[in-house]
Parts: sequence; C-alpha cells; structure tokens
Amino acid sequence: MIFSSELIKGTLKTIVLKQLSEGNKMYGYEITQKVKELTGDRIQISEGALYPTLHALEKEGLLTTETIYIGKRVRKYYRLSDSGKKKSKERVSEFAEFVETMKILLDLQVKPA
Amino acid sequence: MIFSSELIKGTLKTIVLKQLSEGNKMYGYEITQKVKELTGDRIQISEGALYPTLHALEKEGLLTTETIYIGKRVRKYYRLSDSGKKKSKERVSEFAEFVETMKILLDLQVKPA
DNA sequence: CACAATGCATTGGTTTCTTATGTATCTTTG
DNA sequence: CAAAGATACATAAGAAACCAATGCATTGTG
Repeated sequence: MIFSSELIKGTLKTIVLKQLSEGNKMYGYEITQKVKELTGDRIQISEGALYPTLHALEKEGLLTTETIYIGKRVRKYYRLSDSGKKKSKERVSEFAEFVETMKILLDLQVKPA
Repeated sequence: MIFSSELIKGTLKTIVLKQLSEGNKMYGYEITQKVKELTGDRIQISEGALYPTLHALEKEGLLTTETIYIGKRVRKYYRLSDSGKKKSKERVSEFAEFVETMKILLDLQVKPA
C-alpha cells in the first residue's frame, strides 16, 4: 500500500531534516532511496517534490551544501547547519505531538513498540 | 501550541469523516467546535477550509445533507452515507498505518495509552 | 549497444488551505 | 437597549506544496 500523497503533504521537510540528522551528509537521490527502503516502498519521494524542498531548506539556512564529482557526474551533498539541527528536533517533536492529538481525534489504538 | 498548518494538511477529510462516524449527524460549525474541544484548541479548522471540504465530500457521495431552521437561522446537517462510512474507516486506517511508518522514519517513541 | 539506473534540475498544473469578505441571526452584557 | 460577540452559512483570491512530465548527462548491465 502506497500512502495517498495527501497524507504525506506537510511532512516532507520533517522527513528530510530527520534523515540528515542521522547519517551526516546525504545527497538528494540518496534520501529518496533511504526513505523508500525504510518504509518498505510505502513512501516514495518524487524528485519534483524533493529538490524544491532541499533548495528551500538551504535558503532558510538549515542546510549547507557541498558539490563533488563522481567521475564526471555531479553529486550535491546536503548537511544540517546548527540551526538545521535545532529545527530538525523541533519538527520531529511537533510531529510526535501532532500524532498524540490525532490519536484522540481519530480514536486510534496504540501499537506497542 | 497550535500546530503549523502544514502538518494538518491532508488530514482534514479524515478528521471530518471520523467525527461524523461517531455522533450521527453534525453541522459545520459543530464540527469545528468539537475538534477544537477535543484537541484542547490545538487544531482549529477554519471555515474557509471546512465548507469546501464538506461540499466536496457531498459531491463524492460520502455525505448526505439535511437543512433545518433554528428560528430563522439556517443549519445544514451532514451525515455519512453508506460509502461514507466505509471511506471513513479506510481513511482512519490509512492514517494509522501512516503513523506507524512515520514512527520508523522519525524514530519516534511510543507513548503508552 | 540499448536500456535501466543514477543524479541533478525545472516547468505547468492541481489540490488544498488561508485570509478576507459577505450576509444574517441570536445572545449576552454594560 | 445598543454594541459586541457568538452562531452559521458561504465564496473568492491567492499562496503553498506537491505531482507528473520532461530534460540533460553519465554509468552500469544484459
């Protein structure tokens, strides 16, 4: 089951920030693959969504970039800045609280870890 | 704390369908108040978002309506159709699964119920 | 050597929400 | 009893965020 894109809306920045907070620097394509893998193909980030998001986060000062060459092919690495690290934590916490609120609203059962 | 509207995006239809699946018929304003109350003011549905959503759900055949008068004031009640009941369950399940997936992706801890 | 995969990026369009506005009635309060 | 706030519907203009499609270029594979 692939989630309706409606649901994923609004969580993309959070997902990207979190992925970068774990494994140091990552490049765009790598992020899409990591997310695909971690979610068993249920969340697939399109490139048309990802790149504008990365550029926006960079513009906000949350990411720094580093362009390298693999042979003749360009690869652009992204890394969290200090404010990006802070923002990443904030976003994840906010999502966690949002989930708690939605549990009440939707009367969801909690699956034990 | 009021959630950034970004997070709520994509969940409005699910919220509305779920509220209607519990307390029989409800009118628009009542839904906004119920959600506000249940979430401790953390989710506030704007009317500009709600009414178009209700109309869309009605157009999809998920809701039926009933207009009554309280004195001279109009009140429009909404109720789930059979397909609406089915869709409501689907949407809530999908959200629950989405949350499970996001827990992995964001490495969230589960709060016991 | 064609085709899939890797890797960047942009454009046009749609959906969905916000902000603002409009209309009207009812209730509370100074 | 007038003003203000709450109730209750609705739409319109614009912004935000995403999708689908496309483009370019290189590298690996059958």
